[in-house]
Amino acid sequence: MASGGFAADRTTPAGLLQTADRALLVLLGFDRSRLDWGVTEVAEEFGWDKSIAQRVLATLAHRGFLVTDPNTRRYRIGPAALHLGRMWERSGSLRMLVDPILAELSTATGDTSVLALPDSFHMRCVAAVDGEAGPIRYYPLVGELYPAHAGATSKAYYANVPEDDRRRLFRDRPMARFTSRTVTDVDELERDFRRVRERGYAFTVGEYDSGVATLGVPVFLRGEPYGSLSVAGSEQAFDRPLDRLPRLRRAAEQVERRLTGAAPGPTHR
Amino acid sequence: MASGGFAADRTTPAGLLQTADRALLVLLGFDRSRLDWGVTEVAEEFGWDKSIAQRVLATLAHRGFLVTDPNTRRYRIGPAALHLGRMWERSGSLRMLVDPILAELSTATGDTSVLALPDSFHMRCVAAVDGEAGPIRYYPLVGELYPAHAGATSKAYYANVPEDDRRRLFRDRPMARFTSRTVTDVDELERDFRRVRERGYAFTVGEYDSGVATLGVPVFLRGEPYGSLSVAGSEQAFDRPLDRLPRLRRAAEQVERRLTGAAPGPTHR
DNA sequence: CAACTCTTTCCCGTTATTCGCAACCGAGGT
DNA sequence: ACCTCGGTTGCGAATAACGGGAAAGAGTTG
Repeated sequence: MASGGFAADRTTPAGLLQTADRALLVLLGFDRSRLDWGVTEVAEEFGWDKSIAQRVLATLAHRGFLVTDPNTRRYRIGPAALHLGRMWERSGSLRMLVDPILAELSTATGDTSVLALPDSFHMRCVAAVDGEAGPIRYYPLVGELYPAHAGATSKAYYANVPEDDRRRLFRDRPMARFTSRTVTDVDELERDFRRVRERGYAFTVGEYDSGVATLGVPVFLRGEPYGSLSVAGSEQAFDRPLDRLPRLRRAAEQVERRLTGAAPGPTHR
Repeated sequence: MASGGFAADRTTPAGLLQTADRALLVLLGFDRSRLDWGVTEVAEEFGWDKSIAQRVLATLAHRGFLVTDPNTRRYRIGPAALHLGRMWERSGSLRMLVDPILAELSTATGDTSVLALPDSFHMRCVAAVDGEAGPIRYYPLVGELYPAHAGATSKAYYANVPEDDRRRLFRDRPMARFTSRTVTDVDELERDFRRVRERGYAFTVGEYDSGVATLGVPVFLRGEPYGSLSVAGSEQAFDRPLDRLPRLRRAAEQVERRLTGAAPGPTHR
């Protein structure tokens, strides 16, 4: 099945440029299930004449968005995609897209909301909204790094990376102890990860900051773990942590939708 | 100055689609120096009518390649760029583009050539060509991880990341000792990095595998460190390591050119 | 609160670009 | 040598894009 994201509707709305739109549609057609395309394949897939497909592909290749293997004459994603990916990271668009979601989550729960992405064996906070209690710290939350082995923010993500990769990552890694509740044993940690993965959420109390409770869920992108969304507050406020889970899940799905362009519709997974 | 990469020539060659090409040109216009654009700015920059710029931007936004802040009405890179970036990583295009360069380097020097990219406090070999001595190992080189603190492959890269980031990365990190020559002291390592950065290359002997000498240079992408290119061989073969430096440098520049689309022209930096 | 400016968006006749058919090519296979 | 399959090229017809201008918002100033 083709990606149901930004490429869901293949018709170009009035007032937009059909030819440009087709090129973008082709670009989005490069998916995990289709890493390379040939001219005829594109023509058939989109119902175009071969000559159209040929010209679209050639144009994309001309600007480096695709590269063509001269032998097989098939097209793959090109280095311009690398540039775009790097630009995305520093564009600040992510915050722009998710800040409203985090804000709604924070006002609804009263907690601090955090969206975090993996970054060299840590989780980096890339967006955050303070809870009603207000910020307790004097540094901005965005940009902060959390260790991979402590706290629900990290656990919600790392629990969902393939076990082999995780084992390799955590092997021979010293686990710093931050509080008395920090888990520093590899095997115990792995058991934690299993549990988190089965349940679909992570809940930790004082593993990184004592007195702070955190509830986290993974954020997936096209089936792959991408980051985690979490809410944190004082230990006392989280006496019934699972009450927050539905809201948190819904917010995570909204984030996923914003990033994949999936049409806002009935919830599914 | 505009990016002199894939967007160097703003005219569309015959046989290609002008409208699609314009959209791609706009996408490439989102640069480190220009994170967001308005309709009028695009029109002026490219010498188009405002209505054209408006339609191009709207089309790009429609497919998620751009997002628009409803308040400022300015456009930024959108989540489709995130998707493209991830696709690039798994497309295998990188190997396709650099393998010929590595092959030429290996036949010229007789060494094993390796292109490596940083990956969670390691360097990951993403492309490699064995030297004339042939492979000594029984596992594929591509995919292998090198620790950040040992060997020229890692040092050539990490020497060029900003000092603050590097210090943060290396702090509280235990340095495994692989051979008697592995540098495990943070301060000594930092001195190494300084020297490597000043000289523009790293040369190590037996820091990771004893008996193996490695010469590495950084690979930059639009002024930022991206990875490293290195040649490795037996310690005896590297009695005059600097003889290889010009070839290695030239190969690194070729890699950079393939990835940025800079026109093959006179060397500059 | 109204007038002004700046920018974006919409509209529509004209024109240049794209379409799509068909022929051509080149590589592999029979 | 022939056939088949996928890719490329040429060209007239049709259509999608262009671009001038008008209208609509948003923000600012008097």
